[in-house]
Amino acid sequence: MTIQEPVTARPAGRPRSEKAEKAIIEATLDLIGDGMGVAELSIEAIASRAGVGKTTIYRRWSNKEELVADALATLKAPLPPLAGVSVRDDLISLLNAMREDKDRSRTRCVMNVMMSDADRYPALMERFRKVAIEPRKEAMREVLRRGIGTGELRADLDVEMGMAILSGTMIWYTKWASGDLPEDLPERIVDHVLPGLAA
Amino acid sequence: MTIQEPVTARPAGRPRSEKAEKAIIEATLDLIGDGMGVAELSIEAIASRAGVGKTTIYRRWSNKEELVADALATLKAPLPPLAGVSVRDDLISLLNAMREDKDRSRTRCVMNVMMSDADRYPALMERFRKVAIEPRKEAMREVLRRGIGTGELRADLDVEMGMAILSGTMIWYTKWASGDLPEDLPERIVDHVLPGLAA
DNA sequence: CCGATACGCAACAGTGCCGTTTCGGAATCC
DNA sequence: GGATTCCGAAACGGCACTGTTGCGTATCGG
Repeated sequence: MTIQEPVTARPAGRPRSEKAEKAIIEATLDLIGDGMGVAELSIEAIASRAGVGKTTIYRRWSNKEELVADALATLKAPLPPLAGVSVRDDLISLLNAMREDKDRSRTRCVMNVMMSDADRYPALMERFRKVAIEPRKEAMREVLRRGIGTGELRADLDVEMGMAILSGTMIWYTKWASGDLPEDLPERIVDHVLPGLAA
Repeated sequence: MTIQEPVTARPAGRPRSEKAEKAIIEATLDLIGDGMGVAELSIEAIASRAGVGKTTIYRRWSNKEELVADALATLKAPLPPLAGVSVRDDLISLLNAMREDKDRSRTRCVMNVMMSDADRYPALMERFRKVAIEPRKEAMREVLRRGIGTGELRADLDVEMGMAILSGTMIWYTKWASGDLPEDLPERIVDHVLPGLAA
């Protein structure tokens, strides 16, 4: 009796097209990136944009929410490498990563979704938070903690508060500043905030 | 020849019901407050919720955008009275006003709309910005400017930056903190930020 | 009381999306 | 070659909303 290895076990018939799968996810992210809320996303629009039959979508995902969850999950967070020399430099690097993200319409509008649809799709957002948000928050926390350790920052610093101040300020500019963000904005933010957090 | 005063000149027939008008605007705000985006708002839903015929709506507003614009415009910004004693106290008052707004679902979700629909309804948002956002921003600017004058704050302080830091931090907590915001949050924010802005 | 207008209600055809099914063709395994 | 599964395209009935229209009623000025 030969036992078929379950990993290699291929179901007979034509295999699913990887290309179609990627096209569907790309189309989903494109539409979200164009300013669509999750509620307004239509499967038909996704299928049309992906050049794919609706059938092909329903064969893989049972509903819109699961598709969006998978799509968002593919947005990995490529954190910038941190020099680790000074707290100031590292914080500027982190904020600069946020600034550059603004130009990528996908990332920007994913933030919109996070803000406005978070209440309606809690499971979705929880998943996205784990994949994309938490790593960035943790990176900043780590920088702040290290700063406390080296004495660059106040020993009694509230790390969460420091993160809220820096990220919140950057997001404020991202959402409400007119036009592009100046290149030296992260530097200016850090230089206005850091004195309050320093030892 | 008696000239009818144009102010008193009443168009013949049954006058429009103020009650209906208020009910429509209330219903609109309620729906937005329940997490609806502008795009998903349906005239039918508004009419149904207001206990009003669709006709009555279309008789007053030619489309959804104008209705929403009028509805948002009714949200006046009741700024807190500022004691004017110290910069610290005034800033805490302003942030506390934002904190209390969070509980009012309307105000909270109006913020959602501001964030996510700003790109799609620029005229709408411009109008709302003037009515609700700018007065608050101006109030905070004024407090910071006065602080510079009294020497409480650095003479070279970037007022816009100071505003971005304080408001941005508060919004960060408003959007992403779990549960209610602690009562002393404004105080803690100001105490973490102010040392960096002080002389 | 009359004319005018607004009211709430119900119905209309038009549109878009839903999730499903059917179709001819293509890819892969046995 | 035959079985099987996936492909894209098209069409289905159903539902929700659109903006418009006509109905009978309510409320005003003259």
